Amino acid sequence: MFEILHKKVNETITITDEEFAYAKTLFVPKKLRKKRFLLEDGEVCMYTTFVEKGLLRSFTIDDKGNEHILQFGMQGWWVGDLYSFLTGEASEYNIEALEDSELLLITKPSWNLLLDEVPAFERYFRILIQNNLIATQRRLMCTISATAEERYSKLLKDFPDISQRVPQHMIASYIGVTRETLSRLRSQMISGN
Amino acid sequence: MFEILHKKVNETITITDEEFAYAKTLFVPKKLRKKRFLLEDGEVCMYTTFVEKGLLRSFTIDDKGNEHILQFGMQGWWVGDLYSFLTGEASEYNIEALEDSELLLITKPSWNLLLDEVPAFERYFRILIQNNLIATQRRLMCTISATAEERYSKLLKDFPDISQRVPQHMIASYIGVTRETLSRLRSQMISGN
DNA sequence: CGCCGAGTTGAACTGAATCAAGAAACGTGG
DNA sequence: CCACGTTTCTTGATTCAGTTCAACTCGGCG
Repeated sequence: MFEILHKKVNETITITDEEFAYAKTLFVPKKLRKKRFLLEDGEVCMYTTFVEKGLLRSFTIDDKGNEHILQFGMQGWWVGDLYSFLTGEASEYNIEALEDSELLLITKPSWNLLLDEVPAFERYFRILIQNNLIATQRRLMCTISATAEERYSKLLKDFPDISQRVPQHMIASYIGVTRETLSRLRSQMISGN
Repeated sequence: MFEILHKKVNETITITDEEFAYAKTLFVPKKLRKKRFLLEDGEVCMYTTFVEKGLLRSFTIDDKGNEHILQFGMQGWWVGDLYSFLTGEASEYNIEALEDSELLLITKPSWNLLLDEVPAFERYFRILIQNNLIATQRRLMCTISATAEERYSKLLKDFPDISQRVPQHMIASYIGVTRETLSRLRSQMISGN
């Protein structure tokens, strides 16, 4: 159950087996079936979550009922609403399993314990968040400056398997267009390339 | 010269005077005049930089010659291209002073030293980057889902003084519209509100 | 078998970009 | 202190990318 987390952590920092064994005691394993929710908007996000297996999405729903996807959480990634987790305020995000998933949850008290007791984990999370920030900044700049087609091409390049694993309308709400527009883009790209 | 940094660090973590005194030895103070560049695209970002005083912008220029602003760096903020700084690859960003500024630069070796020698700084940067990630995610979701007018209103709410300090066309390239569109938006908002 | 969600396609519409021109504000040098 | 060019901002006309609304197809599943 902890294989992927162990692998990911070891790729980033050096820790002893004892330290990782200690970390293991702080996580709660959880299986989540497809279409089930890890978090619904209005709730407080009580956990930050590592995806051992499966696929999730975190998204908001606007006043017109449209969904906007912040993130797909695949194997080896973390999901959760950081702001709600840290402040205890209600979340505006929903987190839903797109495939049957195996998760490792950690509560805020346990997380704080982990950071205090094992400084290497402080570094692990710093680097993790750092990489996430870089990726999010890239996506933001792309969203500001590129056309729908460019954003779609970039997504396919960054996550080649995503279009097989998730429905097209979710890809549309990730890149910030309607499903109709994405559909037209795809047919153009097939005929024109 | 280190007042603001000291204040900001103390707001986030607890460190001893010796630790901060040590940190001070690792920074290089630098004054940067208005319109001068701290980083130009194509260069490697050699420093991550704290703004003691003044105002900077980091931005890219696309193939059509349009500017896209990632960030305004004001007093108490950090600026730099994290990706280039960490990997040593050429940066795509430009960083320019919008006002005469006083900066504290730290090189990668010094930064690593700081993180290794003073674990509290590892935490400081983790929290700093965490907050930055939350803000960037918010801005991304806003860019995906909101209209130009909503994004402009949000900017004014988040940074009330920005529209006095920077030219309108830069605000336009921050929210991802042309200066003409922003100009029309502003005249609408004045007449209609 | 019938229904429902997912995807496609068409037509009309709209928010924002582009192109173009002029007005106002600014800094710099004489 | 004024004259100059430069940058910034505005306004209008036109174009275009992407939305909206609507109808239809396809595949899966109860």
